[in-house]
Amino acid sequence: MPRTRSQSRATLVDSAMKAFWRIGYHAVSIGDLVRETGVSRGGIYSDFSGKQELFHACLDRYQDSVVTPVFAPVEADGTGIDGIRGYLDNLITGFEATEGFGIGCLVGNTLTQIDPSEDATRKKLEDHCTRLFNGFRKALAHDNQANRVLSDTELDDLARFTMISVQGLWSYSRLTDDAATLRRYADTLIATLEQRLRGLPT
Amino acid sequence: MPRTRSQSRATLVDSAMKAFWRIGYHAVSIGDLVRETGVSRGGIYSDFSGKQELFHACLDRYQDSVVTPVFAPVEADGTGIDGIRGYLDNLITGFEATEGFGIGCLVGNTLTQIDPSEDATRKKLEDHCTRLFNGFRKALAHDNQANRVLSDTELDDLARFTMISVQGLWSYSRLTDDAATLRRYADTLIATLEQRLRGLPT
DNA sequence: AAGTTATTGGAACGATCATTCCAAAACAAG
DNA sequence: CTTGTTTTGGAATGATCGTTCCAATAACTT
Repeated sequence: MPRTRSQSRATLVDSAMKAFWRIGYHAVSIGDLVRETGVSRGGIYSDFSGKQELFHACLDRYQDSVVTPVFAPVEADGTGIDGIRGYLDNLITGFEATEGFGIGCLVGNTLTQIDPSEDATRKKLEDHCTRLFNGFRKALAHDNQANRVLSDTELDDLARFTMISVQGLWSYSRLTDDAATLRRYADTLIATLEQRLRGLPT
Repeated sequence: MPRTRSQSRATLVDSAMKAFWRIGYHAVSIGDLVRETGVSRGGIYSDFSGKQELFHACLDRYQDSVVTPVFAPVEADGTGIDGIRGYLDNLITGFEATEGFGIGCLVGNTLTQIDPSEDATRKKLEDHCTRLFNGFRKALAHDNQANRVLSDTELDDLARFTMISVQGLWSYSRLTDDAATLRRYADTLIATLEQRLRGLPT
């Protein structure tokens, strides 16, 4: 089914992003992208110099159209652990809406697929992780403000812990179709953060 | 440089495993494997029906030659959180010995690269996760025996939390060359487990 | 409507993929 | 050494890869 040009072009990166996300950078072919985006080879190569540049555009779009809508509440001023809880809840609710296994996180998936010497790609992944770290850091710092239980260094550690743990959650979501398992993981993580903000018993 | 037959065959799966591990299932070619294993195409296809069967053999070998040596202490009788701490410490020490970025965990990497409908492959990944879960579960239960702070369900949750968090750690190790960051993550995880076993303040 | 420009779909290309095949080399048995 | 069996290295194969190219078509201008 042919589409109009504006339709095709507007959804090119979106559809390509989903294909890269689900299938993986190396496993997805230009033929797959032509089929799934509805844009011809000529169209793709007139907008992007090649597969890698299109993929980079997809990584950027992933930030805007996937990460930001669900993570912005965590980054907002005045948000604490409740924001993190809501973030995880939203993600798992989204997982429940899909049939079967999850597709994880595009960034986390890409991490294990690219050669780390590809600096441009790796930088985009690092930026994503830094973004998550900063968001979590800010939210944790908000709830730490009252009692000052944690030092700055401890806040750093806990924020990085949260960021990396969430990556593990999305990795694992590709292996299970059971949302309850993911939810228990999220609950455990949130309980852990709350406990740390209350202070370690001596 | 030619090798004797027995040498080649003994190291075929080992070398192939490392190539799959570092480069990824789809990105590694038979030509790569020929070069890195020192076994010719004929040799590879006389022992294995194809790339996938060789890969499955690599996943099995990964369990025996990589996971078991470092994880058996966690699975041993009489081991508690100390075993988990030693396990993480060994892994990070190994990471420090390598130059530059890590290569993560073969299972975790594969998770994001295969189509979940490939049942045979997915089952091997599930088995790995179950193994880690059971090992962590047993170690946590050991330390829970004294005060019975956690219920069976809570032990399940904490063991799964540990398993998934460790997957996140290995995912992230592909993005950093700084062992200290990984070590802080491990310390935070261990502190979390110890705190949970001490009980949540009410 | 006619002429000009922009975009399309898909054929074509060289490279590389996983896999097959086989003559030559290495080995074992007498 | 001779014969028979295994194993080897790499050429050959068909499929598919990312990329290029262009005649045909759509869109825009006047």
